[in-house]
Parts: sequence; structure tokens; C-alpha cells
Amino acid sequence: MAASATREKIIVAADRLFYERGFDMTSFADVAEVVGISRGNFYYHFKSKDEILNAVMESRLKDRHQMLEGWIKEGQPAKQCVANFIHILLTNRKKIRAYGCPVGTLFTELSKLGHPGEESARHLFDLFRNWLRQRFMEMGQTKDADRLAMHILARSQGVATLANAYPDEQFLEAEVDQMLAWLDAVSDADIKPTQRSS
Amino acid sequence: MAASATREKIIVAADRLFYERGFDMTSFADVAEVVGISRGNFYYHFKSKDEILNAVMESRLKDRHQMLEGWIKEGQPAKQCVANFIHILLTNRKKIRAYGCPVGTLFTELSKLGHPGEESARHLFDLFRNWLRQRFMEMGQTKDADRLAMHILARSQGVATLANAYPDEQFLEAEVDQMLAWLDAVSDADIKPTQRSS
DNA sequence: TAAAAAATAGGACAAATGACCTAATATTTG
DNA sequence: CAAATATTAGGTCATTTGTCCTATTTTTTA
Repeated sequence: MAASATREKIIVAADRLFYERGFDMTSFADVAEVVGISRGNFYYHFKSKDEILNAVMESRLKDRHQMLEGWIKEGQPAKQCVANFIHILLTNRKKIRAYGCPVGTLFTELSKLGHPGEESARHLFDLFRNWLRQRFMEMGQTKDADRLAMHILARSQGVATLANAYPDEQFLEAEVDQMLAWLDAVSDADIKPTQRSS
Repeated sequence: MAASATREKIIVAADRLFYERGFDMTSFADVAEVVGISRGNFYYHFKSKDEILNAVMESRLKDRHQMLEGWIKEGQPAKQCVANFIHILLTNRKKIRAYGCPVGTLFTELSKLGHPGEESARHLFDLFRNWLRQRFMEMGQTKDADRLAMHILARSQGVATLANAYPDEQFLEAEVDQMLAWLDAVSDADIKPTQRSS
């Protein structure tokens, strides 16, 4: 079989296991078993655990980048793009209830491990943060764009964590509705600049 | 030395290490070294790793319970109690920036591990959730009390996660301000029931 | 088709770890 | 004080894991 095909299958399996079980809790043998290859073959493609982690992070970055840029290329307006981002929580609700957020949980683990991969995990946050900031700027929130981006990012993280802790509730759906309502209020803000002062 | 004193020191050390490094990444040897005792002595007090985890979770539950009930016993009004809860993010900002939320990060890890201790970790969430719900009920939000409790819990989680990823920002302080403003709006809601409809 | 290269399989090994045991020391008790 | 009990120290052991190596099989190349 072509090396690149096996390599790709390893990355896909490792990506899933790192998400479901965590990075440190996933062994070479675990990944090899899922792919259906020997540990020796695994080592032929990736010389260390850090190397497979890097490959997974690159894959995720590319995947998320394509998703975000895809919405823009489809010509969707900025507000709709942000709404799409919020909607990810619903699209992936099953996995989120079972394993939390792929970005947040992996970052947290690598951070506690003191692992160099913490940087790549932060890059994933950066990707979403910068993209959201640009969308808010297009919505006219030039001054607060980054603050709004961080806000929606934080709420997504919190919702994912609690949905993981309480999977049997309709909590996730309700919070998404609130976030979309919040987005409406934000997008109205530049149309109705006269806000009620505190 | 009295056994209870050594036992207590072990729990304190394990609590700290489970927070800073994670449960799975902390070994018996790590805890014993911090306490300054031998691994054999450690095993005299706790027969397994699950046992020390249980002790740590009990300790945390007791500690948080006392904190929350303490505010009530001081006679603080419901809204001030919730504000105190939000303020924890500032009180512990240094540790949160370095290690995230002790409750959320440990729950996430135990969940991915498939460890039975996931239940006790969820109990910690339950403690805050139920307490917050009661405070919101006292504030007159009888119908939405649980939803509001979950909301503030989720936002705390998200803020802690992102403050961990971006420790150098003033993001944490800004989000706390927003949460307190949100609390004001909620507490005003029953005084001014006529809200502007969308 | 024969030689060379690529890919795979499976075993070896040192380090780390949870668990367990026994001997030594400190403390309490009668 | 002496016996009994509680506490501590340190070693052993089986298992897991990341890493590495060599032999075998498959694919490509000339």
C-alpha cells in the first residue's frame, strides 16, 4: 500500500483517539490496533509520539481552516458566518456530549503535561479567534472585535464542558439559542448606536 | 507523627498535583516526594490511587461546601452570593491562568479516562449548580433558576479555559465585569418585568 | 524477470508505575 | 519499663509504554 495512505489512516485514528481518550492515555499500540497495523509499521511512519501529535495538529488546523474559509468563499455574510460557528455546537452535539470540545480538552491536557504541543493547540484557538475577530470587524464592531471573538469562544468552551458533564439535558440547545440571540443584539448595535446607558 | 496529620498532608499535596499536572500524570512517587515521605508510607495511608482520588474529591467537596454555605451564614443576600461566586475567577486568577479550573479540568480528564471518579467530579459541579439555583430562586427567578445556574457555570468554565490559553491578556477581568453586569440585568428583571420585546 | 527499494511485522529493551511485602522505628498502652 | 500497636522506609514485582532493531514481505524499477 502507498505510504501516504497508511500515514493518513494513522493520523485519522490518532486524531479520534486523542479526542476520545486523550493524548497521554493513548498508546502506540492503541492507534496501531485501530488502524490494523503492527507497532513496528507505525514506527516506520512516525518516529516518535510527538511526531504523530504534530501531524494530528497540522491536520486539524488545515481542516478547520478549510471549514472557516469555505463559508466565506460561499459568500456568506459575516453575521451568518459567526452563526455557523456557533452552530458547530449543535452539529457535533453527540461527540461534544461524549468528549467535550476537541480543541479545548486537548489544549488543557497538553498544558498540564507541560508538552511542547501546547503551542500548536493554542494555534487552533488563534485560528478561530482571528477568524471571528475579522467577522466582527466586517460587522462594524471595529473596536470590540477581538473582545467579542474571545467572548464567543469562551462561551463555546464553557457550553462544551458542561454539556460533557450533563449530557442528558437540553442545556446545549438552549445555550446555542442564547448565543444566537446575543449575536443578534451585537449585530443590531451598529444599526442602533444609541444604547441605554447604565 | 499522628496518622491523620500525614494523611492530611498527602491529601493536600495530591490535590495540588492533580490540579497542576492532572490525575493520570501524577504518580505515587510524585506525591510522596512533595510530602517528604516514602512510597511505602504512602501506601500505608492509601491502598490505591483511586482511594487517594476519592479522598481528594471528598476534601474538595467539603471545602467548596463550606465556602458557599459560609457566605450564606454571613447573611449575604442572594445576589451578592452569586457575585461572590463570579469573583472566584479573580481571586484565583493566578492559578486559573496557569492551570485552568480545578473542577472542570479534572472532570474532563476523568471523563476521558473512563475513570469512576468522574462521578465525584460531577458532584462538584452539582454542588455549585444546586447552590446557584437556590440563590436565583431567592432572587425571584423561580422558573429559570436552573437555567441561570447552568449559564453562569458554563461561562465560568469557558472563561477559565481561555484564560488558561491566553494568560497574558486582561480578558479574565473583562469577562468577570460582563458576568456581573449580566447578574445586574437578571436581578433587575423581576423588579422591571416589562422588557423590550425583540 | 531479477535487483533494489519501500513497507510491514514482530520482538527486544529500558524506564516508569501501581501494587504489594517485610523489616525497622516510633508511639502508645498496660 | 516492656509488650503491643502504629507508623515509616525501602525493596520487589508484574505490567505498560515509548523507542529501537532486524527479518520478512510487498512493490517498484531497470
